[in-house]
Amino acid sequence: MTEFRLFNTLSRAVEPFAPADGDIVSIYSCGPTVYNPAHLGNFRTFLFVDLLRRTLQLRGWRVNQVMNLTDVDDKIITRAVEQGKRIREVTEPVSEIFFADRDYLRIQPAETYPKATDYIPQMIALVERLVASGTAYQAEDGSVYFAIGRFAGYGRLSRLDTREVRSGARVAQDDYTKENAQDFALWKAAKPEDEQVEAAWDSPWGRGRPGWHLECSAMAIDLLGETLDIHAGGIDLIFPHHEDEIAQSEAATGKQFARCWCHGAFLLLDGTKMAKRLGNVKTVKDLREQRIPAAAVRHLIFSTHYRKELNLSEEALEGSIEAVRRVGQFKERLDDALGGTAELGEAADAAVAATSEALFDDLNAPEALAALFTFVRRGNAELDREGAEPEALDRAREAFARIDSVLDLVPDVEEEDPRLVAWVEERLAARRAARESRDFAQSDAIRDELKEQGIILEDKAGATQWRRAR
RNA sequence: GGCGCCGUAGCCAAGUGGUAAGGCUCGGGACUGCAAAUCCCGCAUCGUCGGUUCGAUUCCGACCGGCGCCUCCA
Repeated sequence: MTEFRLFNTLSRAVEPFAPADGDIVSIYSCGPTVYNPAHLGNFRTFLFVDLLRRTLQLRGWRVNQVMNLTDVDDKIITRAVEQGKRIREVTEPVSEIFFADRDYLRIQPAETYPKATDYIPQMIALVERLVASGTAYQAEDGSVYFAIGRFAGYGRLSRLDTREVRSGARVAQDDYTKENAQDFALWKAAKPEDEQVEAAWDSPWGRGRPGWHLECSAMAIDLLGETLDIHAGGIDLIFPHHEDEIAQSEAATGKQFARCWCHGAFLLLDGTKMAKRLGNVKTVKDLREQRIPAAAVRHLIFSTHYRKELNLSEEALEGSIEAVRRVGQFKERLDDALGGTAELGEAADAAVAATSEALFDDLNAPEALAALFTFVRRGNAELDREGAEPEALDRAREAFARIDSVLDLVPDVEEEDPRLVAWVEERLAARRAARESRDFAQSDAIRDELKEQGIILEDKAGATQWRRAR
């Protein structure tokens, strides 16, 4: 079996990876803050984690993945105050959209989606451990902070020990109660608006709410144990989020928090980071309105290595739509074929070997795609020869299924308006009649008529198939 | 200011110290009544300038260009 290798942000190197217990890989991946529907930048990261978990499964391991839903934070509270709602009334509908978008993109569900607000007791317990060990303190403002100066390893993940804080007024004015400007809040003292939107809980330090970093540590430890195999997220989370998670978790448990840290690069739109505050976001809803197949989105995301920035462009997306159309057609031909050739079997074996090797080498999906398309081209050529070996055909079908179990690139058949279908069928019947009487002028006129309505015909051996042009 | 990433054909994008995978587009051909689909053929010397080397796109340095983190952030 090929060695499985992953880039570990801790070492900044590609390293051999295997789960600690030998069978199940525990993964914690940072999920969405549910105040607004996630955009494609967020989903690039979620698709990267999807690629990771599917590849781990291809390798033969089982996966136990936890993805949190952050359902209490500043932005949610602000939104709730604006709309005169309780935070639940903001977060629940947005969570539903998240799950629907996830399903549309065929992202395999994680095993657990804990909500931060369901883990308040675990978070309080974690803070108590930190206060008891002397790494956390309650400040004058009532909030509890983590003292980074009392945790030796602080900065290891982000290499913060080698950086310095930019000169100038970066430190907020209200930070005067902290020991160190970079100490981060574990537990935030409640403000009146927090109470108003039901975002405050009782604690040993008074009414308050959890800090953002705290929720991930508490839920990860509760659901997956004190040491995770993999902790994944977007590259922007390295600092401070993941750095702080490491600090509070390891200060509390005395154990390594995550064995491997994996971070995905950004999705750019028009050359700049896609971000809500910049206004240059695209959402899954936008894609669906443009009739972009989910498979094409997957293809586009996987066509760039996960650690490299990806610039979303209309042209690239069109290319992916076409690429994925070919994949779907190849799958169809495999399904319909009656036999194969020896060379088809060979192409299938080569494809499985090449895609596995690529994926097991730090999730090199672009290279896996190259191998897939080599299989598609060679496979189509062999299918053109109409071989009669059922065993070779079976091998090809299995190979395709195995590769596609990770990439999942076969586009869905679109549902069409029944009225359109009826009209097309009527025109096709007329065209068939014309062709049977060898009236090709009439036949071509009908085809042009259909083409004007965006319908493309393919005369196959048995019947004429049609599809929508883009 | 500190830390870091990227720059490969019209577009997207792998990769290697020994003369560049794959996809889209484009051109030519086969197949087809004609198309479509499919297949075949063709299409780059790897940002610039130096250096190391028998040999660099791949290593080192400088420069130019683009981007990110350092503050909420996938």
